[in-house]
Parts: sequence; structure tokens; C-alpha cells
Amino acid sequence: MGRPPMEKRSRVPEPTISRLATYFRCLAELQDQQVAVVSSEEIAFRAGVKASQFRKDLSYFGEFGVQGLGYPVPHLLRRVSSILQLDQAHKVALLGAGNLGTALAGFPGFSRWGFQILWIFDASPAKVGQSINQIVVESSSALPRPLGADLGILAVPTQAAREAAQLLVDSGVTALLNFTGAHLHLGPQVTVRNVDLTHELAVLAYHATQLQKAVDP
Amino acid sequence: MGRPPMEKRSRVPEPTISRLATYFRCLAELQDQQVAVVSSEEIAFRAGVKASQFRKDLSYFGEFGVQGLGYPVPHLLRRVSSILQLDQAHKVALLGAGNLGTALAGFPGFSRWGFQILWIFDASPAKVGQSINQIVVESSSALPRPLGADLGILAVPTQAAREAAQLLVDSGVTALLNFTGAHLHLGPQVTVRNVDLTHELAVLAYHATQLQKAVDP
DNA sequence: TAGATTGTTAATCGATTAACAATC
DNA sequence: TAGATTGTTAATCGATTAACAATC
Repeated sequence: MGRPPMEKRSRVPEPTISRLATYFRCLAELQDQQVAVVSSEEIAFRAGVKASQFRKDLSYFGEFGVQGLGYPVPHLLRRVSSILQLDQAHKVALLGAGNLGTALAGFPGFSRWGFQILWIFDASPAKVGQSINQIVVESSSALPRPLGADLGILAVPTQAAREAAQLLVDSGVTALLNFTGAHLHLGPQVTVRNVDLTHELAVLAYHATQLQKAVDP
Repeated sequence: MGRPPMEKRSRVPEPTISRLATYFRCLAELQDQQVAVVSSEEIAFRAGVKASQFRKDLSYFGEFGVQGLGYPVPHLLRRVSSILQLDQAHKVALLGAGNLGTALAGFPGFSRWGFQILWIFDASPAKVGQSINQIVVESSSALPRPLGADLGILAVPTQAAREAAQLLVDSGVTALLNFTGAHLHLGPQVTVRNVDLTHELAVLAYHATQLQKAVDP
């Protein structure tokens, strides 16, 4: 019955997904502030985008607003978190218990958004058996094995990246957050997001001097 | 004299800068492997882009190749690192000496690319005076003061982000790597790169289920 | 010279934005 | 109803890619 013409589900652009995560954060804030309804103008401003961008982004997933009024915050928040799957917990496997891995294991933002690190693996015997955040570090040699993990985080040294990534994939992980500088080619079955710190700093280094040039001639 | 028609320096697209950092890494690898000359086809393949993309990206900065031959690796590496300012050291100020900040302070990738963390600040008296990687943690209340830092890294709790960012800006930092989830509006004088871990995980969560849907109907 | 590969132009593609009819 | 704001279409913008003349 009145179901809207599905298969408007044309391919969703990647930038739209990324912005959806931003909208989610804004909506959570509005919810906290007990705001009942928000206009596209207002939320777009908070998210740092154009109002038409916001409406267009939502339009890939359906209709969520009331003409002449705006968007009911609780309802939209529920819908966006459902789209991003943030309405359910996600089991995360972490590879690498060095400085970075340890920091990530304790990162408060993760649990707040429903991401639970349930496994930590490390290649070094010195690390294996230690507890980090109530999780006992296992040996990497215990992989691959079926984990039932939704996401994987790669925080091993760059040289170990390829092998470690493959262990996760062979353990059934289909989405990977990669902190090693390495480029991973894992096929279309696996989504990879790269966080490359030196890459970011290189881009900043370029801009820092560009800005200085703009100041002194 | 024979200087090529400058002011081809039209605005350089942001994605180009980001890819330049990738090319830099590839070139460093080729250099290590003693490769003397590389074609756009070969290096583009390694960087995961189209050959024409690579050539177009370079064209914003000049001509670096030899027709019929390819690009001399050592020369191109020098030029790219000069464009990205990676041929000189960068002084970095770090705000936040928690788990993440501490991990970043010890990150081996930074020093290898010429980024030197020279200052660490933290608000907590418990942290002040401690040494991390041979650097004594100073109190945030010692800021703002002119640092002569090129880059800043923000690794404080999200709630402290805005204030901490302003301290760095008031200390003369014009380029900022922001690990807090907060959106910073610091004006056009300051470049900000955001690394938002929960944001990345949210995008991955979406893709992970998309992929599962693709497998089971 | 013949073959290869660059640098650049023009065509294509996709994402952003403005505009507006639909409608609460 | 009049005013406001959505959802969507069409126009704009910018980035990617293909094609090719220049030239080593």
C-alpha cells in the first residue's frame, strides 16, 4: 500500500554517507538540547553544508520531513542511525597492541557509539596475555579463525599491514579501518577506510606554507 | 629566460594535493628500489589512479618528465617533496597527553617524514612535568605564547577542543590536525584536517551491512 | 628514424547548488 | 488561508578521463 516508489535507491554517493555521519552527530546534539523540530536550513548550518545538500542527501533514503515545518528530531535521528546501522552494537577486532592500538582500545568515543572492541591481537609474545581494557591480548597466530566481528582495526607496523589485513579478511571481517600507511588491495568484498597520519601531515605542511605565502608576499 | 609560462598556477584542487602525498610515498619506494625512471602508467598503477590523473596532477606545478621516456625518479621525488614542503623539518606542537596524544608522540612515521614534535601540553596537573619521548609535558595554561610551530595536533577530549584549538591558533599555528570529534571554525587563516575515528567507523558500519546485503539476498 | 610517452586540450562524468512546484 | 519549508528537478560547477599533438 502507500509505500513510496522504492528503487529510488539509486547508488548513494560516498560523500553522502560521510555527511550522514555528521548529521547524526548534529541530531544527537539537538536531541540532547530537547529540540523537537529542526529545519534543513538550521541543521545544514550546524553541519557546515548547504540546506539543499542536506535535503538531497536524505532524499536517497526516503522522505523524513514535514513541509512547512521541518524535521522531527527524534524521528530523523532514529532513521539516520538506522541507515548508518548505529542503532545496533558492532563487534570490533583490533590488530596491534602497540601505543596506537592501546590508545584506540581505550578510546571513549567508540563505546559511546556502540562500537565494542572484543578482540585484541598482537604478534609480539611480550604483549600476548596482557590485559588491555579488560581484554586479554591474543597471539596473531590464533588467526585466521571465524570471529563474527563486524569491523576490523589495523594498528600494526606498516610492514606487517598486508599480512595482518589478510588475517582479518580470512576471519570474516568485511570492513576495515587501516592506520598503517600501506595501500591495501583486498578486493571489492572488503571496504577499507584509511587513516594515514603522515599523509594528513603532508597535506597540512603544504597548506601551512601556502597560507604563509598569502600573508607575506 | 626559457622559464615556462608561470601563472599556469591556477588553483590546485584539494584532491590533487592529497594524491601528491601518495605519489611521494610511491616515489620514495621506487628510489629505495634504485629505479631510475618511471612512466606515468607505472607510478599511477602503484598509486591506484589513472595515468592521465597523475600527469594532470603534476601539470599544476610544471613539467617534470621526458617525452618518450618517463620521469627521472630522483628528480621528481625532489620536486614533489619540495612542493609538499617535505624537504624541510616541521615543528609540531601537540595538545593533549592522554592515551592518544602519547601514542602520537611516539609515532615513528612522524620523524621519518621530518615532523618533529617539540612541545606537548596538557591541562591535567598529573601529566605536567612528566616526560614523553624526551619531551617534558607543559601546562596548557602556558599557552598562548609564540611558539614558532608550523603544525598543531589536537588530541584533547572533545569538550575541550574549541578552547584548545584557539590556544594553538593564538600561539601562531596555522595548520591543525584535529583528532577530537568537534567541528572547528577557525577562519580562513587556519587549515584544519579532521581525523574523526567514530565518523570513520560509522561509514564502515554502513558499508559492512551493505556488503552483507550484497551477499545474502 | 620509429616507438614511446609526455603535457594539454576537450569530452565525460558526477556531485553540488539553485530554483520551484507540492503541500503541510 | 497565508507563510514556511520540504522533496525534486534542472543548471552549475569542478574534477576525472580519454585522446592526441608535441617531442624525446
